[in-house]
Amino acid sequence: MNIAQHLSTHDIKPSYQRIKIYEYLYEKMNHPTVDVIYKNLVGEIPTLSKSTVYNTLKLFIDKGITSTLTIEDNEVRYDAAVESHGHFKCTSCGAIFDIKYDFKDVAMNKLKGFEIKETQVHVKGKCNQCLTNKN
Amino acid sequence: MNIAQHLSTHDIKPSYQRIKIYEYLYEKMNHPTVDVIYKNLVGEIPTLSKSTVYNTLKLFIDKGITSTLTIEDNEVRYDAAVESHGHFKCTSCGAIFDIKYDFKDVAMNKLKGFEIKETQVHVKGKCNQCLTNKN
DNA sequence: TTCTAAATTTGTAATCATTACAAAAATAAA
DNA sequence: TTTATTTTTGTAATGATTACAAATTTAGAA
Ligand SMILES: [Mn+2]
Ligand SMILES: [Mn+2]
Ligand SMILES: [Zn+2]
Ligand SMILES: [Zn+2]
Repeated sequence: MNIAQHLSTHDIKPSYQRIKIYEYLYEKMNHPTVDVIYKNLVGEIPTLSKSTVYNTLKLFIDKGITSTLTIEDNEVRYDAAVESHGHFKCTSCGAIFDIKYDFKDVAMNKLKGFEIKETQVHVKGKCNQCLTNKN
Repeated sequence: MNIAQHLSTHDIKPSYQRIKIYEYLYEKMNHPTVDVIYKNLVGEIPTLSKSTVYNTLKLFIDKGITSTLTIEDNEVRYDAAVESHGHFKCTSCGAIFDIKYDFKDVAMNKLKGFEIKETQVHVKGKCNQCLTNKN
């Protein structure tokens, strides 16, 4: 995918920093925090400011090409995937996995007559690999 | 329910502050933030410190009689209900409703072999009443 | 009851993530 | 090339939470 194109399509001027930040999100798909993004890019962009990371992510969210998840009370994570999907976080190794879910029979009875804009499903536990390795 | 008794049963010495804080959580069931709890109790307990609210909630969580939800990126809310249930927040009036959900067919296929410790379901939108009143 | 030790509460300072904001740099338009 | 606009940057301000030590309260021993 052409990232500059993608940004332009969504009304975002494709500056160098914006391209690099989106590229990181999109290629890693690792649900990073602001700090993780910053630390991973500052090597390649020595002048990068954390403000720019914050500004850029806010813009991406505003234009609908990035979503957030707060699976842990104290850290906001970012995701280039914007379709509705859930997340599993392994409390042992910290890895975050995307999970699909059907919202059809979930809670729908109670929400009759409500207008649903957004749903988040967060699951915590231990992943397959950590269980095998007894971490 | 006898709150002092309930705290004792869970290995928590029922001090005046602890009883009042739990009483607030349990009777209101309004998913308050620390600040909301503090502001609502400081009238009755003029010497109350926000530190005590933080300490007490941490203890409650540790002992398993309180849970947290972070439906909004920047505010942690507390809940005397500890059984697994989801939450709906109305973006118009701010009210938070408990919702039941079945986790059986949600995401289970993907999580085969994983050990699930905790799940959170957050839904945002407009509540029935706000839709009727066109808020 | 009085004394002493332990637990709890309190107030303040430190920390950390995020936001605000204005100056500097880069880009686009004239 | 000027000038205006946009973007980036650095720093200060804010706000929630945590750390920590002093003050207060509670409980137990004498
Ligand atoms: Mn994801
Ligand atoms: Mn609840
Ligand atoms: Zn793991
Ligand atoms: Zn409402």
